[in-house]
Amino acid sequence: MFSKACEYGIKAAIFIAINSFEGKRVSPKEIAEEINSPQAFTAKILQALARNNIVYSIKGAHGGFELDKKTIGAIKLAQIVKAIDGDSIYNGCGLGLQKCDENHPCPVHDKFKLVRDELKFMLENTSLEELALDIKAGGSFLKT
Amino acid sequence: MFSKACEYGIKAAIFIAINSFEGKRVSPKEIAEEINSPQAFTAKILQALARNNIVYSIKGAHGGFELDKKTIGAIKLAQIVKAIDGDSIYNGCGLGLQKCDENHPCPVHDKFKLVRDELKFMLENTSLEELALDIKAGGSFLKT
DNA sequence: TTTATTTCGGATATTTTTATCCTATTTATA
DNA sequence: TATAAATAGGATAAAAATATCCGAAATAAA
Repeated sequence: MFSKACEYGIKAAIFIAINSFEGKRVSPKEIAEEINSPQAFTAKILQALARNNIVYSIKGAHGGFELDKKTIGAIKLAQIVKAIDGDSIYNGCGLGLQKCDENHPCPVHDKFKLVRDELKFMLENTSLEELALDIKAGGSFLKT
Repeated sequence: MFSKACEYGIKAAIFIAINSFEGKRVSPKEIAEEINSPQAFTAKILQALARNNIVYSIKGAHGGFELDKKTIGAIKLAQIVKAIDGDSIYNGCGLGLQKCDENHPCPVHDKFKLVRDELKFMLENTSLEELALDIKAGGSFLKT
């Protein structure tokens, strides 16, 4: 469904959110340990999230990654997925046709649209805040 | 969402179904042309479908791929997806956690389940027959 | 200003997916 | 039985995704 890069990106963002609520910055090393991902690869993904202004990176000593506590609730999964996997999940044809729309649909166009709309709704209506709070409350986990 | 191999597999199966309704066998060459896919790669996927008894392959002169006209209605997309991409789409965690269930869920477990169940329902309730008939009626297309 | 710490980003390596090529095997038919 | 037409399948290649490495740049603090 999502690429590995995207999975890591979502989990990393959630972990950064958790820590930002407590005013703490985190390093790629900590993040990778906490979400069980390869460190250098995760660092690349964090760069992409930073370039897209989804997370903030502070270089130099005592640096790290953080989020603005006040905007964590406004960040939706859709932004992260789009920043890393692009918008093929929204626009791409389920069977890979280059041109696939109402006027020239692939065989599963309508049926696939239902699924994709559900996914889209989920991504656009799920915030980092709720996911981070759920983890803090012990309701969900980032690894194992 | 699906791998290229799976996209080709679905489209190939639909094309074989269309032709089987007319009692015609088709070759990997014809199939690849009709679904706009690489021929040799498509042939590999057809082998996989044949091994899974989803399509029938007849070797030798006048051979080709065909389907039993009477069972085309019973073949669901789910079988094809499972034969090619396995069942990760059903069982895999949305964020890649090795262990992800009700007792140890990832942060998007419940939300993701809704999407996946919708996809699963769609795959399990869509037959090759209806897709093939829709194409014959000009309601959908296999390429471009 | 120097040093230690930390992200940035280019280069490279590995793995997986996608794609191609060629020969073997099967089969209908002349 | 010989031949032509087809799929089967192993070997290989190319491309994309995943992963690693290392020096450059930035920054806080001594």
